[in-house]
Amino acid sequence: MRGEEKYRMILNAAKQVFAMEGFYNSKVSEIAREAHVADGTIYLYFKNKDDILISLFEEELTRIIKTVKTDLEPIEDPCKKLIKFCDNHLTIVEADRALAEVIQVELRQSNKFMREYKNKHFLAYLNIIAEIIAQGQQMGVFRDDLKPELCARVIFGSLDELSTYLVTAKRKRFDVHEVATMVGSSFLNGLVKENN
Amino acid sequence: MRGEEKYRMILNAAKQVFAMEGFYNSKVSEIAREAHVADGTIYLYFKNKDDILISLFEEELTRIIKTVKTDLEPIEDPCKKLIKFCDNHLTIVEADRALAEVIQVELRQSNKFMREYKNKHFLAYLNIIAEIIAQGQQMGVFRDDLKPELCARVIFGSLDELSTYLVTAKRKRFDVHEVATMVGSSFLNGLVKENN
DNA sequence: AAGATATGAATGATCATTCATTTTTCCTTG
DNA sequence: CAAGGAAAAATGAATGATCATTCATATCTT
Repeated sequence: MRGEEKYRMILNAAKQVFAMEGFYNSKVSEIAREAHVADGTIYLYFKNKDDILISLFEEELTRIIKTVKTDLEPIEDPCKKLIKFCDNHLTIVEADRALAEVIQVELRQSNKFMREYKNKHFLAYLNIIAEIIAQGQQMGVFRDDLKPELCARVIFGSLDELSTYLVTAKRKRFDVHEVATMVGSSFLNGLVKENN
Repeated sequence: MRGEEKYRMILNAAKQVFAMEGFYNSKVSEIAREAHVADGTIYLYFKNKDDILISLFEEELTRIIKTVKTDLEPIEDPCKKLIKFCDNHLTIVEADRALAEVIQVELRQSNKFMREYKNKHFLAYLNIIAEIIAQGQQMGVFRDDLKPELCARVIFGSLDELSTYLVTAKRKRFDVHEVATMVGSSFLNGLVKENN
């Protein structure tokens, strides 16, 4: 097995374990077991336990941001763009619940060490929303009195909370696209100029 | 000093320490120091470290929910009610940042032990929003096609994320009432029937 | 066979929790 | 009202459990 491959296996195992137990309740030895690797091996690929979490963030968020940007690129209409963004977010969550769990919990953790890493990517993600809003304003489609920066927070917060719910809800199986459209258009009716 | 008083002092110290360090990085001895109390004393008032966090939740959330309900009670108009709710939420956060920090981080923690406790109160809080929506629908003011349950999540998520932002933002000092009105009315324009 | 990888038992650091001892409270009674 | 003493409350040093991390040894690879 190549080194790169083993690196991924460990990160993947870590994702599952972190999602299940939370970072502080996860044992390195459990990640090792899950990855079919000896405890010591992990330290050939990562500096320490913190580094595993940081690397997980780096990898996953870089990937997500790249994908989302590519997906949104060709869409002109800011309304459609926003709905697509919502759809994307919820789809990602739906597809990889462990990732969603890790991001949600750890995004809030306030350690100095995480702050630095989470912020860089998190702000990049928020910025995608803010740019959609700003673009819509320039095109005269969105109200001018709303701060794109604040809107981005509001929208991200909604999606994030909704994710927790959709992921947790045992009973009903929601149709992600349906919910995304609903939420997106619900925002839009608050955002679009009334005189349009 | 009476027992009840010491209990509060410890909880208060814990709130500060948890907010600063996060639950898992907080040391019981540090809470003790902050509370001007010996390590062992804490165990006369709490079963263990987990119990401190749980008690903190119980106390604070019970208080908040009671206050919010009382505040909202006399307001008839669902629109005004919703704006008032937003205002309340952000005001609480503004007034007690340590509490906000603790709730935000720990609300996401996925330990079995917290799940149980957080859910009871958290759902009660969400329910306040859902009831405002449902009431508005009954009164024919809000669109009927939106699930109050989902709306509650969306609105809570927004406020929660906004809180993080307002609390963290070093630079600008936001006027809470202004932001609350903005966010609330921004929701409303997406909620209120267009033909009104 | 030499270098690269991997192993997992042993180490040591970090706290949560306990409990033998001390201090405070407050009631009794001379 | 003061002394005494028993119960309640508080103390903090000692204990022990829990892992993250290391490293001497083993196993692969070429």
